[in-house]
Amino acid sequence: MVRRTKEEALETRSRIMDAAVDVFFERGVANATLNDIATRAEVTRGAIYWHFKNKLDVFDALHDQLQLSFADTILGDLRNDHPHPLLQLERLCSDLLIDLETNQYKFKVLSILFFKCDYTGEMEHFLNLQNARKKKNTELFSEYFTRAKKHKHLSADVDPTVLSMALMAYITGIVVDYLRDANGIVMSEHAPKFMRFFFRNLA
Amino acid sequence: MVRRTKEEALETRSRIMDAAVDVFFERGVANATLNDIATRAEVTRGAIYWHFKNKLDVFDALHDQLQLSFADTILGDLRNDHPHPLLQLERLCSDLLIDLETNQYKFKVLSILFFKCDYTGEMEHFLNLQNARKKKNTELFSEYFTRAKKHKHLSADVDPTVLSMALMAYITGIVVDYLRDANGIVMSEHAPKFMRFFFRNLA
DNA sequence: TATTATACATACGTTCATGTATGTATAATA
DNA sequence: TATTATACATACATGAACGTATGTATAATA
Repeated sequence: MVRRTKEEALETRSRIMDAAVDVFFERGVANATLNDIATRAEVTRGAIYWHFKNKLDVFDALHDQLQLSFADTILGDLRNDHPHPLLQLERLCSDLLIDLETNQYKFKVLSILFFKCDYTGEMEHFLNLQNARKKKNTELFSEYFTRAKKHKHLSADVDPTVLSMALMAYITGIVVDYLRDANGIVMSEHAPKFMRFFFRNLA
Repeated sequence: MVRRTKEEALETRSRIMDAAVDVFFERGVANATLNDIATRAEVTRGAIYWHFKNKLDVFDALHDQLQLSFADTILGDLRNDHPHPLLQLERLCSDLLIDLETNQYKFKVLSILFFKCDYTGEMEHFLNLQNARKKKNTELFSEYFTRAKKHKHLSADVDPTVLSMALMAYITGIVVDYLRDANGIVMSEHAPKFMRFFFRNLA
């Protein structure tokens, strides 16, 4: 029994979170035991209860992390004032999808969110968070279309809001279908096709 | 303690399944207790263990029921040899989406499948079933596009398979987004718009 | 350097759902 | 009509996960 330094404690915390991703992915959030996570992280349950209130608190930390990362990507992209916003958005969406193929971490966390947890009881709260994020991200999408209108790349009678909602749903569906059967398609091949198909006739 | 007739037994069975839908929806599949379901169905756990092997077996029954209902709707629609297959498919998809607004049962069961259960362990099996169904349904969609090509309503260079996958993803996304926040949109208004948007430029 | 708070590990009691075993009244069947 | 299988209800035992309480060695701090 050694007392750790603050640095070591932070490392322990992130080891627990990493372990949680693996355990949640394999056993599901509801079925995952704190002992499972502790074992995987090579600590005891005591360590988890020190860093987190309970299992939900661990999940909350993971949830936060991912949600922020997504919005940041879009915001970062928006700062780039591209001459052709539609192509820019098409590229962004395509890249986001393809990222799932290489980024094993995002793949796992998104799999957890969509297929490895049930949003009931105290978990229901996270659906609200996801909805709020979705609304914000949809508004960010909308910005691309508004810019496109200024460039006369998009006819004026198109409602950017509805269009953004449609695009968001489209991406959600592609992600869900991909997560459910990752061997079904090769994302790096299909994502550009899917996106091309959506943006083709917006001009 | 009375012995029931065969009819009464079947009614008990379906009462258990109906109760399971409510309990799964409220508590989640993993968290739902057989006692919860029994209480809701006004029987004891004994009754459930008589009709089903365990909780998974109850879920399996619900899963089957929904999956079949979906494919049947499409197959039934395909039997109608519509002169304009694209419009026919557009209408079908729109109707399927709008149905979620009125059909409380489908809404609940789909909510369970997407947001109230985790597909790990023995539940993972159901993802394979869903994938298989999705493939079949995608092939059915493909049939509409093939017919459209014969009618010269669809340019020959479009790949019906990829197009079907895109449509399937689109619908999946719309459903998921709707289930997550049913108050976010009015499906009877938005579904036709979403679908119009997809089919607009296929001609 | 003495003290205190930290970063865990260990131990304990409680709850709770599960599966099974058993009981039982009565449809069904012959 | 006697028998048997059915359609459950009831009772029991087991185990597992949780939260908490407590122990403890050592960074951190003054």
